[in-house]
Amino acid sequence: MKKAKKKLFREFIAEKGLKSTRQRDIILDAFLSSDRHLSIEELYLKLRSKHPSIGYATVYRTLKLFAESGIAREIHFGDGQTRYEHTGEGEHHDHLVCKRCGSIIEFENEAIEKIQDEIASSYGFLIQHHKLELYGLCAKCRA
Amino acid sequence: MKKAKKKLFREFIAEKGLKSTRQRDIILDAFLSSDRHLSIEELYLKLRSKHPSIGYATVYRTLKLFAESGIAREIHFGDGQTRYEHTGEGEHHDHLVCKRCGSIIEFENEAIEKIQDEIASSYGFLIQHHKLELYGLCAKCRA
DNA sequence: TTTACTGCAAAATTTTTGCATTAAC
DNA sequence: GTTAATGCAAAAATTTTGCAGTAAA
Repeated sequence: MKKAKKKLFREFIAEKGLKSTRQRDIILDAFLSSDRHLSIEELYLKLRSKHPSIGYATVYRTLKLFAESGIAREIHFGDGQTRYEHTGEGEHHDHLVCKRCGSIIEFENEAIEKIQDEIASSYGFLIQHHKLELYGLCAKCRA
Repeated sequence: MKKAKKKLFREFIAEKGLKSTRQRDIILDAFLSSDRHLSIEELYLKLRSKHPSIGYATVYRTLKLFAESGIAREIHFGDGQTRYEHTGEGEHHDHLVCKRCGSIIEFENEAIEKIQDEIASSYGFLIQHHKLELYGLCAKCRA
């Protein structure tokens, strides 16, 4: 899992003629061993204790690179922070976002994906990716 | 349609003990007679020619108020700008967003909404609203 | 009159960039 | 040696707030 991602990223780097650096390795490790849906700042803070010399800009640029390489994906939950999540291997998942406690539940549903494809083709639209988020209250917060 | 929204907003204002002002009327008119999916800045610029004295902060605060009142909804397409769209009367619509030309197609699909409800209830989750966006290339841009 | 609203400018956030230095190839 | 990456600090871009003056109730 992690290895596959690392390999993908290494290939991406090589293909683009970019360089493999200590920082990128560290950031990738931290990213892969994190919760999903990390904001740049969260990742930066997480790193800072062990690697105080890594700058915010490097984290920022590296996450962009992860997204370009396909091992991460930008998400926006509307709280004014860009987050990055791990991409699954091909599959896509969607989110239930609790407006009270902020917890995030992931789910996948083939039926929805299928309907999406139908909708898109009825408009002649080619889907590259999608985003489905359900906002409300989680079971705990309803109590 | 527009009248209904205006009425709703007037009621909201009254109920909350807020005040009805010239600026709010102007901004509401401009908002209602605009394309959907307007960013704060776009609305501000649109207003500026006719009403140069209206400040950005007023537009900003008024749009927040529209969202609170239920006649508008915040949306984030991930381009770093908060946008506001008209809320339909009860119904919700989703978006096809073209990554090349930026055009936005709206659609509604009951089947998807139904599945969403099923998913939510399987997690004990209470949906307040949702967001579904399909990103890719529109028919024109595929050519 | 009292209370909320406006407009301005300033502050806070978040994202992005320039550039000299450092490290990878 | 070249070229790209880093880290810093500064710039942009957006969102948010404080406050004195203004307007609605």
